[in-house]
Amino acid sequence: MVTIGDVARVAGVSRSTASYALSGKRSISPEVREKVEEAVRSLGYTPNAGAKALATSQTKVIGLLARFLEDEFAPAMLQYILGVTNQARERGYDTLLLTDEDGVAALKRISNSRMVDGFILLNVAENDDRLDILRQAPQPGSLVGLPGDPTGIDAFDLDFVAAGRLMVETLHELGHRSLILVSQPEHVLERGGAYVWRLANAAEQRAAELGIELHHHFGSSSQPEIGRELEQLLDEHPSATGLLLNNEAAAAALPNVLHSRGLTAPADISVIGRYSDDFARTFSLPYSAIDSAADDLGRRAVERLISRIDGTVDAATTVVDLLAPRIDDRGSTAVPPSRH
Amino acid sequence: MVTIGDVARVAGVSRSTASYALSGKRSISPEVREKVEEAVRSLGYTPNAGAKALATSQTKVIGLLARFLEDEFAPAMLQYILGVTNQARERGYDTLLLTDEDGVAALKRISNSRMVDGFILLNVAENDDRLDILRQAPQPGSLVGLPGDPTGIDAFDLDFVAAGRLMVETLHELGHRSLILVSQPEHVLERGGAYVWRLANAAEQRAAELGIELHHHFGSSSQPEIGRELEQLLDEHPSATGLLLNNEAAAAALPNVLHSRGLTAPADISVIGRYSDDFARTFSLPYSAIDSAADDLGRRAVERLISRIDGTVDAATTVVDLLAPRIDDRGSTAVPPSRH
DNA sequence: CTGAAAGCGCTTACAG
DNA sequence: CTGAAAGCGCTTACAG
Repeated sequence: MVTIGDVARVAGVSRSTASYALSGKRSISPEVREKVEEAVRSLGYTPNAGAKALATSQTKVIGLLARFLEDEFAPAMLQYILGVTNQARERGYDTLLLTDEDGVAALKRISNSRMVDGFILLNVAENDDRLDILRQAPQPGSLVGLPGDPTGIDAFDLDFVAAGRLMVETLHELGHRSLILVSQPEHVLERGGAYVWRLANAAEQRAAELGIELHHHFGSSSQPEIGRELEQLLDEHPSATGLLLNNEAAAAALPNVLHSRGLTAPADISVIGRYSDDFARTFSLPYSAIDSAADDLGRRAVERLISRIDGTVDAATTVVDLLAPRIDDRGSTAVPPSRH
Repeated sequence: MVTIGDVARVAGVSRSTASYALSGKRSISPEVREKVEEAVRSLGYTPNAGAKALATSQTKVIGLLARFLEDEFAPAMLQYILGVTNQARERGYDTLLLTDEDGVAALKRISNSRMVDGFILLNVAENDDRLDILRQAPQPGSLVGLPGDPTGIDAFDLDFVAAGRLMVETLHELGHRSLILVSQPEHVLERGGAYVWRLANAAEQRAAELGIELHHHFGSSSQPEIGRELEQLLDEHPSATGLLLNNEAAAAALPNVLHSRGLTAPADISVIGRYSDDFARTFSLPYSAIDSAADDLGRRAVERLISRIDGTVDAATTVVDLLAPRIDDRGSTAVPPSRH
């Protein structure tokens, strides 16, 4: 392989000069710089990553800890992953993708071996056992998802409290007085998906403040169960004019359910979902929805992580960045139908 | 950080002895081995990956070159990625995920920097510009997807020729004599998705051999266009009793199309798709389909790659492994309805 | 503005 | 069965 020694020889300088010419860490005469650069081009030189890492203690790699949970809409994860890898690359970092079942072990292993400069944790749970390891690690980390205790670690998530309120307020303002909220299954919550109750609690509280009805239901995450549950909910609450969906499977099932009942949105019922724009496109869902902003969150987490790696950020100050929810209007909300 | 020097000191041996005790590359007295292992445990020692890579020229990392194309069903990619990362991990490798727009540049960069021991290329096109770079690279590679010229590189793919034949034969045997095949858009083909015509050509040829009708159509990859196209195809070919779908969007749109026409599968029309089992589950598609076997293909590619890295395989012999298609029976095929 | 040398943390011939 | 030493390819004080 071609080394910096080869470059130095071809350029007729010492290895240190070649190194400095490339890093720009000390001033180099233009002629020498040109000779070095020419040598690099002609030889096709690229620094050996391992040697560089050993010498600098910087790998220019970030570790991405994904966590694939049953009953979760796996494809959604891809958007987070792409946000992270693309932003990392733009900033000169590559991404080591860790999909180990045992996230704690993976974190320990990679951290100890100094394979990466920092970590991004995806799908962070309310009580995530990876956080303690991360706090001990010599490398910094950024979370995508808000844990119960984010002390000492930067965290990025959608503001699910604001999302719950926004959904209710939007329909209330249009005149709706009875709503149904379909959440993800309770076991998502049990294994740490606190965002589910954050949204639901906020929605219920806001509905109470506004003096309107909100029927909350934990739905299944699979077909055809969720379809049947939706049917049943609509049967049970005939006066409900608005449907809030914090459940991807429910959103995917709804078109058929409405169709079979001869209902259309928003003429007969208003609908607001909470899922990614990408999901909406894939399933061609015609419902207004609060975007998960997966790509954006992944990018923010990386941006902050790199600032921390670079030390361009106060080490003692940690941020919790909750993205304000925004409804992508697809025209599925309107004033409720007048009852005759 | 804790180094092998620390381990050696605590164990009361030399660094080389500590190293050999851990690698097992020469015989070590049981007592010494035990002392070293104890030191490793108490210190929580893990070798520095960069130093190890520098000394051994082995990184224990494989590079995964993903390629995200417009209009392709991105979530499907996740299954390949998971197959690769999981299999790699089982064999002691980590995975560097490369999502660079410019795959050629990424390949050069990573190869030259010696960050990985080998490459997996996903979504390989008929005329993939990454292949020449890979052939020059010092690291071996495995392809997922069959290019026009796989010379010198191991390739893994579903056997799309067999898949096309199988779809036609299956319905022919049930008594169908007029079929519709919906492929992915032509531009998928133009940018190198040769599997589209491989399947279509094989299906057409087999239909001709069997003396039955096959209407071939390149469908859109998005809603609601593909839904309208399906409507039109059914209108144009009222005598068709079988529908073959090599187009994910078409499969996702079909339930609504059939429903709106008052048709059910397989009573009125038989359907066979070609998409991943995961896709079927996500969209709860009730159609029998040839699985993409993404996970399996990813795993095979990794397995072969690692054998090549380890040199446990004849360096001069290259394989093209085409997975035999298999229909996951979801009950959407039957004898054609009798016409009165 | 440039060079010779030490050091990063490993592995592995070489010597005993 | 074990140890002292060289070397992997970089970077970066140190010295001029």
